[in-house]
Amino acid sequence: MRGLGLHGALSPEDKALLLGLELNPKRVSAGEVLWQEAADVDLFCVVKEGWAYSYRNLGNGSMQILKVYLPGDIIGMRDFGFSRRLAGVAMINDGVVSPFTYQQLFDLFGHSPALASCLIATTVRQQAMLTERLVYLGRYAAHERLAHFLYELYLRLQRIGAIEDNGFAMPLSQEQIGDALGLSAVHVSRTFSMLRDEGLVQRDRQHVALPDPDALARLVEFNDTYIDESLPPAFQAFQKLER
Amino acid sequence: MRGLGLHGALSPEDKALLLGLELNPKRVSAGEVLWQEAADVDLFCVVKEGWAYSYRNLGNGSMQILKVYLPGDIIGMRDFGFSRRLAGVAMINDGVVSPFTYQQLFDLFGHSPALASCLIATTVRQQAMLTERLVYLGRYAAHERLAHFLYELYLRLQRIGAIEDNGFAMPLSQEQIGDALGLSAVHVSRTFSMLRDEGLVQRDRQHVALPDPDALARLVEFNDTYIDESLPPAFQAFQKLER
DNA sequence: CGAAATCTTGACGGGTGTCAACGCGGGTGG
DNA sequence: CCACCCGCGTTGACACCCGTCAAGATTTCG
Repeated sequence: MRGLGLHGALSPEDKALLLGLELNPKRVSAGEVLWQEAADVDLFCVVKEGWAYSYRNLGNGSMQILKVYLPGDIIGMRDFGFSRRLAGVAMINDGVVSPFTYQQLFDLFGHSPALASCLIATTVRQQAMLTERLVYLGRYAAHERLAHFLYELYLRLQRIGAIEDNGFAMPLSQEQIGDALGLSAVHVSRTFSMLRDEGLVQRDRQHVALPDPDALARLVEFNDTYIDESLPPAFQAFQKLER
Repeated sequence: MRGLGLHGALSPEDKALLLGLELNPKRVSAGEVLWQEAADVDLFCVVKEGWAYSYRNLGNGSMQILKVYLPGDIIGMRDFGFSRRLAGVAMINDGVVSPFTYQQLFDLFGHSPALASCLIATTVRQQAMLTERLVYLGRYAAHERLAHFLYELYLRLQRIGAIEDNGFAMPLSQEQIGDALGLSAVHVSRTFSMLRDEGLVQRDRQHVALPDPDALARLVEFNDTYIDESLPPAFQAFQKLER
């Protein structure tokens, strides 16, 4: 709701439709699988508390984590328009999710083109994060991948108010971080040590701090276009028109 | 039009809206840049002839190609909802594209929720291809990346009738293939030789043939869920309802 | 026909994976 | 409360895939 709501002032009916997506909160525990690869696509989810990740189990025995979901993110749009799930989704820690159905999405499209275009914009933004990851997997070394990953988490967490003293809780294991970055767990450990020695990252068990976020941003040449929340003028004009 | 049209029978008005996107065909030549990174987002395009690719130029001097577009694909949805382009797009060979505007998309959303959801489905499908690439960049070796890349092209070209005798024209240079797969041009050459020696891929200048596509599919454990075109039952029900 | 781009092949080095051993902390059961 | 175990992180040794550089062959294009 926050992510979409910021994308422009919404009409009361639109707000009601959005809130309808969050009516059925459900407790989920760490490690719980929300759905597996190739399962039928029935539900989507809003994450209300906790972290989740989508993943693929590969034929060579390894895993690739596709995306980490934080509170406020929508899970499952990856499978919109498919009959089978393209990826599994599991909780990283305990949390709360609100499932909603295909039907609710269709209702929303039917009643509010403005919301539909916002939802596309949100989906495209998730794709942009995926693209950024792809770039780093293709063309950057381990320390840049990790630095970028941590800095992106930092920005996303900052937006939802989960940063304190430049630090945040990090429930991911180093093996999971490796699965997200295309690295082995061993090398993630080595890379953390390297970043620590350079004074860029402090880590104590499930806590990470970035003493100098700006230095980190410079190291990875962070391009924040893709994480920007504002919509272009054409969008706002369209939404006004709709109302 | 074909990609979307197959996603369910459309009403005449919907067809007219879609055709409206292809009214202004424009010749473009090999190497021509349709737009650069960070340019204003004004237009989207349908590719009618030729191949294109989206790319990012990186601070370390290298390039990452994000996606190769074939005739029938929509270019630019990556930037929908952004003010600035996240990636540049250039033509690989001579071709024809049909640009259309934000306004045309909004009109389409306003008039046809069914089309809007189909367009989301198409966007999600592009994301699925990107995801597949991400998986291969993260967790597979050079020969598997190249084999997967070629086999995916093979399937996409087959759909638009561009395969003859298991072979197709390949306008991409090995350097460009490397930029797509996160490899150096030199290693792409070595990897082609390896696949040729194993009898999986034949290549002669700008022509590639896959003597045994099924063997290639097995090698890369090709999962064709993500490239499947059919929409789930819930979708079709929605579209009937709309009409 | 000449020049630039592209492809091929070899030599070499470095980044990263794998294997292994070890330490640490937290949870579990006695 | 303690012993035990197991998951997780750390560190070292070693191998190998792939990047880089370089030279030459081939093709494409002006």
